[in-house]
Amino acid sequence: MSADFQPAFWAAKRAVMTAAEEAYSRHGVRAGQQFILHQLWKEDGLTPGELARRLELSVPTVTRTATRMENAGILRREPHPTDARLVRLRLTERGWELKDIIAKEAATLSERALATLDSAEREQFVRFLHEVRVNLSR
Amino acid sequence: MSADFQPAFWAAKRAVMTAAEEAYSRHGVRAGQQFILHQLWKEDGLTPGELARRLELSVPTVTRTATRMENAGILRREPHPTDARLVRLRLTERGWELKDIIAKEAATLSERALATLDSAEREQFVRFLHEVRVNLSR
DNA sequence: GAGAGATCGTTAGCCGGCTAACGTAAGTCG
DNA sequence: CGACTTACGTTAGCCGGCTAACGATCTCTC
Repeated sequence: MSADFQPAFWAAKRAVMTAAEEAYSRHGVRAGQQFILHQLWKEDGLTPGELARRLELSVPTVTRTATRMENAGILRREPHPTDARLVRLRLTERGWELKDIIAKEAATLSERALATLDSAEREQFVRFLHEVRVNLSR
Repeated sequence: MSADFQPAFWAAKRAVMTAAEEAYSRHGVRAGQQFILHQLWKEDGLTPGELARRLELSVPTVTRTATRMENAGILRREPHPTDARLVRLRLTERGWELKDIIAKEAATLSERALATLDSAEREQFVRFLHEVRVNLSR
């Protein structure tokens, strides 16, 4: 029944959020910071605006999260060599150290969340999530 | 692939949240208030603690949301007749008026989110969401 | 070259989730 | 009866999402 969709979704949302927070915060990384980290591990020195585009987040969300990560010693802000409007976010050594640690936590978390789903169901679930996002963005 | 699970989930989360906010806020109801409303429509006069238990939310989340709903004229606080520790949250006339309106918005929103899923897929999707919640709470 | 417009990042402030700490009221037990 | 414990709701403060408004810088056009 689609009447159950919203309660089920919100309950799952809170559960995933809480579990992610618990898994990552042990290492000084908060739940919302993992996606920024993933992008910077792939390409260090991205700007807040570019990160916001890639992650489909608002720019203020990225800048404030970046400030917290800066305070936590995970990254630092550097001026752009040619364009003074831009800010480059560059990982510190600590930021790079976290790569394997967070990847492992993420894998564990996903495995725990999807423990009762077989391979085909997991693929289908991810597809459903993607379709919901696409459906709502139109 | 379960590696895609977390990004897909978070993206869907933001999409649902944004769409819900857009749908409900037109009527002066914010996204997080709908579940409290549903409970009060079923049983008016519940306490914050009882609502928190039924919705699996923390008590402070409920009390603060209730304060906002009180300020918006949706409900009011009343003292409990026999236990002075308790607070009864009772819907105002406006709170009751919203019942049909919000129900319709919720149905429209769910239909839009799940538009590309057939009946069996929707059922499966809700089941997956429920399993994720259960898996993570253990 | 100078001014208008576009782009970028930050700040302020809202909502929704949480934990910790607090005060008050009820219940329990000596 | 009095003290301790328990239960309840609120407040304060954190994180993560958002929009609106701002200042600074670049770009484009005249």
